[in-house]
Amino acid sequence: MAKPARSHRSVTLVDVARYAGVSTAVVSYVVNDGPRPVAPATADRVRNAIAVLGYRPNSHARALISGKTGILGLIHPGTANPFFGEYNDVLYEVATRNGVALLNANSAGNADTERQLIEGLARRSVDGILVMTSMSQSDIPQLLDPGIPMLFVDCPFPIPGHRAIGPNSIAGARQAVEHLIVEHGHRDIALIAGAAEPEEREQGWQEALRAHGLPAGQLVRTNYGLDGGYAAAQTLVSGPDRPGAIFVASDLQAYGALHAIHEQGLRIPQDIAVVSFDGNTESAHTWPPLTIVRQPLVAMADAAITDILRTSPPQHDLFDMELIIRQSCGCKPAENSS
Amino acid sequence: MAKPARSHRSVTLVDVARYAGVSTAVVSYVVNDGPRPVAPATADRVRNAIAVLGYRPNSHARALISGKTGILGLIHPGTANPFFGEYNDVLYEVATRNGVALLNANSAGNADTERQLIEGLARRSVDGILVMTSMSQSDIPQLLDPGIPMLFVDCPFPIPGHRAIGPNSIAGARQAVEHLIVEHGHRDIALIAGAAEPEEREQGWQEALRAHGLPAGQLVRTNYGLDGGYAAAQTLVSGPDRPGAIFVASDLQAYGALHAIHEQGLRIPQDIAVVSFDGNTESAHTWPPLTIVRQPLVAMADAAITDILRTSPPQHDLFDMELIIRQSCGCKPAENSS
DNA sequence: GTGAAAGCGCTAACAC
DNA sequence: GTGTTAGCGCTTTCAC
Repeated sequence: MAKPARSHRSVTLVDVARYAGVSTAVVSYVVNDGPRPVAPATADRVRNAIAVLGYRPNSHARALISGKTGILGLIHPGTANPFFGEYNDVLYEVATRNGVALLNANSAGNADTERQLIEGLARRSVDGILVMTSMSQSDIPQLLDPGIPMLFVDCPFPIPGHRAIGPNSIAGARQAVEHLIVEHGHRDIALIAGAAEPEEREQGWQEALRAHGLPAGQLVRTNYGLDGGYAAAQTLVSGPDRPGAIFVASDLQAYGALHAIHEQGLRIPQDIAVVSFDGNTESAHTWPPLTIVRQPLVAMADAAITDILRTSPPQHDLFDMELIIRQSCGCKPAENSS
Repeated sequence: MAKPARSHRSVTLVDVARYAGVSTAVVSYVVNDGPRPVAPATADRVRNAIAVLGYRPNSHARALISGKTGILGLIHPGTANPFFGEYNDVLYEVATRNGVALLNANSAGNADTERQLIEGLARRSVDGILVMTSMSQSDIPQLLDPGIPMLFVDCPFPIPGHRAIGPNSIAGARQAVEHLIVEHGHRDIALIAGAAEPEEREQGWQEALRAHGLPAGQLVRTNYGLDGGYAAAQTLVSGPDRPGAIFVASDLQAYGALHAIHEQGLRIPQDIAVVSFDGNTESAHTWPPLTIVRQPLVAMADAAITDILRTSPPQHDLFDMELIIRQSCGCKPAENSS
């Protein structure tokens, strides 16, 4: 009986082979359960040797041969934003189910950083890169090919040469605004929008208003964060003509907006109704609980992982969103839903 | 001029050497800027060859030799929880500054999963593992050594053989509760606690009450999530003797608690004050803004990354928390702070 | 069913 | 200053 591994590090295939009295090939066959058969007795000897020596295959040597890592790079704008935090969890779950791990990178929502991160991940030889992109259309030309599969997640526009997926934001936004119009009779619906250009949520909002013959509503463009929503709502609420309802472009902004509205002593939804976009878990527990249009995270994550692993052809696909009715729109608590 | 790389994949050192008319050693010296000097003219030829061929070093071959990946595994209970989402971002930032990448794994707060994840990460030959542990003391014995450095983050107790760090929760909790007692004169302060045993936040709360000669307060033990806080607050608020203040063991629970309290038509902080523990960014934008004790994320992340990279000796270190006064405790808005 | 040996792409002695 | 070459730990073809 040998001591279980030389202090630390490096029990290799050779060690196991020697200990078990077989060749390295046989050990490999046992470890990988193939590609050639091994006699049961021999296999047992090998397995025993592995256990005794505490052998663990070196994944780099393996990767060097196979050319695959089983690691996907994931670029996101920061998991402090609960939307991306949740998305990250869902992607992790799907990735794990598909046998791959995720190497995280944080672009902080900056397109330049995102570009550098793509380069950096390529240098680490990941099998592919998932990008929750912060680019706008004008950034696309500067994108250089990392030489490995790359797929854009949460992407509102097609990206030439790459697969891209995202929520159908225009339809989702429109659905949200129409709920306010049709079910609650609002006619002056403002929009707190993100800074992105072009903004699909803005377009959906406009479409809904137009389709119902309503005049253009007030629009405040701000950042996608809590503070952005807070400031925007303050402007809207303390302005000359306070809107009867606000459609907010992200949950985070909506949280800020709720804060601002409460602070003014206004009641939600009686004095002002709110509906937002994204659908974090937390949105069910704000006061009042937010009515939202939800992004189909699981379906999108599934598509993202599956498609990047099989290197699907370039194409842009949109996934339908779902209206979740809670109370901030004016509906009754009875209709509660997660 | 050759075509820039054979379609895809595999431009190797050998290709570059051949193209530049030098040996592979020289190419390596140029790429790594050492360890031997290279004549400027030669170096230029090499760099040109690299550019023309679109050569990218294979990180696995490198890792195979050096035995280092530049990748650290990170196990967390899910970034959907904004606290861990924020922590994840901070760790990423510090890791990047130290030249390492982070491979994410989600334990979902389950100690068994956590154990498997440790094994899985070790198999992927990461340089070390950071664990935002969900273990309780009783789980420690079952922990097996992955053979690579492992450091426990957000860990309330020492772990034999490993470095562990965490916030000084007892002192932090005590500070929060004492604020309620000393500044706002509360005498019946309830606790919404997490399910963990032993609970330092609970201990801090008890210590504060005792130190000021107050009777034991009501305690509701629940999960660390939004729904846990929501349900617990409902119990507390609709019970026979409603407490004058509640200390909540996590921000997430606090969000749920605020929801429940508002729903009962109670005013915060007039009817019931709330102070919570963790200190997410979002806590500044709830209604009313939460007074919290904040975990020193940056300092802890710094210690975690630095220590695991230099394989610091086993030891358990606690970091002081900071009381951030906002309005849910009863203080005036003037005192606002992020 | 098992073993010998040729690499995978790279680094770093060691010669010259 | 540059070239040769021996591996890093593993997989797999090809003999036996």
